[in-house]
Amino acid sequence: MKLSTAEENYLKAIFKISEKAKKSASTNAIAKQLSTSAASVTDMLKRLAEKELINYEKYKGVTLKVAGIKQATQLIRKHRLWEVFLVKKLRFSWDQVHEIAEQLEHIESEELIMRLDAFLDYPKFDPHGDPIPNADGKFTIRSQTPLSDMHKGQEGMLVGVKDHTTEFLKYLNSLNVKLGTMITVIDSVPYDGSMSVNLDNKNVIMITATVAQNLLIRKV
Amino acid sequence: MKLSTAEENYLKAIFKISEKAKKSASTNAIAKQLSTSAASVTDMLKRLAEKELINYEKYKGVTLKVAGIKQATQLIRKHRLWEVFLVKKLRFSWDQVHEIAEQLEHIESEELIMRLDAFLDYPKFDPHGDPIPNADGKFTIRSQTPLSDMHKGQEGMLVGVKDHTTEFLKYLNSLNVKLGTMITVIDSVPYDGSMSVNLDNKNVIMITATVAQNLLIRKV
DNA sequence: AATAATTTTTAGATTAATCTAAAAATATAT
DNA sequence: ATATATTTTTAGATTAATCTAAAAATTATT
Ligand SMILES: [Mn+2]
Ligand SMILES: [Mn+2]
Ligand SMILES: [Mn+2]
Ligand SMILES: [Mn+2]
Repeated sequence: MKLSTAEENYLKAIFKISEKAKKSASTNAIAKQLSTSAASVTDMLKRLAEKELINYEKYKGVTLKVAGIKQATQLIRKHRLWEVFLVKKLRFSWDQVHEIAEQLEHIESEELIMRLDAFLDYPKFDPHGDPIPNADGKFTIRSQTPLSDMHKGQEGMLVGVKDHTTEFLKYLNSLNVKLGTMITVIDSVPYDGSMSVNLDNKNVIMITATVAQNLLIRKV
Repeated sequence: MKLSTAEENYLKAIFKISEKAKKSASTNAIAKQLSTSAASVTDMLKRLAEKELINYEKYKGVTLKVAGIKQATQLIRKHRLWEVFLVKKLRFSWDQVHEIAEQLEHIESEELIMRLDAFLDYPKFDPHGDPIPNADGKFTIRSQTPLSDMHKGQEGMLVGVKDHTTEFLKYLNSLNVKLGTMITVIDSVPYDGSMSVNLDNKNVIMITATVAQNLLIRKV
C-alpha cells in the first residue's frame, strides 16, 4: 500500500511512542511527538484505521496493526540507513543527519534501499547507536545500560545515545565523547546524580545526571 | 525561497520546454510535460507569477525570471547528481534511475548536494550524457551531433541520448550500445533514413532513423 | 471577414492535511 | 459522588493541488 508522507510519519510516531511506553499511544502523545494539534491527530487516526493500519477506538489510545508495524519498521530502516550513508559516505557529523534523513526516509523504492544497504555493508546500527531493522523488520538487540545506572569503578563502551537533539550531540562532540568511547565511572554524587568519569583511560570529566541518563553503555 | 515539490516540478518543466523550443512555454505544453490538465497549469502559473518566479500574461506563454531559472537549474543539478550516485555507487543501470531521481531531487539541503557532488568527484555529465550544472548554475557545453546527421564513413563516440525512456535505454542495452561506444557510419539508406553502423570496430548493426536521431555523437 | 478549431482561462468541486474553538468524554481531586 | 481538570473528539474553516465542464480568447481556415 502506498502511503503519504504524513501517514508514514504518524505510523512512525505511534511506533516510537508505543515502543517507549510499552502501551497504546494517546492522541496527545502523538500530537506532541509530531508538533501538531490533537484535532489533526484524531483526523488522521480515523484515516489510518480506515486503511487497517491501526487499532483505534474513540477515547482509547491506538496501537499498530501488523501492516502498520511493517510500515513503521521499514520507515525506521530507511531513516537509519540514510543516516549511515550521510555519516560514513558523505562525512556528515552525527548531529547533522537527522533532518535530512527525515526527508530521505520517504523516498519510495525497495530496490534503492536494498542497494543502499549493500553499499553500506549491511550496517546493524546507525550513527547514534540505534539498531537498523533488516529487510524483514528484525532489530538486533544488544544489552546496554544508561550510564546513570552504573556504579563507581564500572566500565564500558558508549554504544548509543537516548537524546538525539543537535544540542546534546554537539555537547558530546565538545567533550570528545563519541560512540566507541570507553567510559569508567570514577565517582558518582548521590546528592544530584552527577558523575565524574574517565574517557578512554585518558582524561576525567564531570557530567550531570541528565547527561548520564542519555548515554547508553555496553558494560565490559 | 522554499518551494513545494509541485512548484519545483512546474519550474523544471517550463525550463525544459523553453530550452528545447527556445521560446516561451505554452500552457498546453506544460500540461503535457507534467501529465496534468491545462486548468491546473493556469492555477499554478498564477501562483508562480505571484512569487516572481515567472513572467506570465494571460493567453501569452510563460518565461522564467532569473529566480525561476536559478531554481530550475538547481533542481536539474540535483536530479543529475543523484542519477550519477545511483549508477556509479549503487550500480543501478541507466534505465532505472530517472524515477528515483525524480524523488531525490526534491530533498532540501544545500550541504547535502555539496557533499554529494564532492563524493562523486564533481561529475560534469549524468549517466545519460546530460550536462550537470555546477553550483553556480553553469552547464558544460560540448559539441555533439545526432547520429542521423552523420554521413557514410564518419566516426565518433556516443556521448548522450535524447530519448530517456526506459524502453529506449533497454533497447540500447540489448544492442550493447552505451556511452563511450565508438560508432562508425557504414551506410545510410536515403529512403527511410535507417543506417548500418559499426560498434567499437567490432560488429555491425542496423538501426532505424528514429534510433539514430536519439543518439548524440561527438565526432572524431 | 466570418466561421471553425484550438487554446486558455474561469467557475465550481474535491481531497488531503492542517488549524482553532467548542463540545463531549474521561480522569483526578476534593 | 461531585466538582474540576484534562483529554479527546467534533464542527467548521483554510490552503495547496488537483479535477471537469463551460466560457472566453486566440489562431487557423475557408
Ligand atoms: Mn534520526
Ligand atoms: Mn539515528
Ligand atoms: Mn532523469
Ligand atoms: Mn539523466
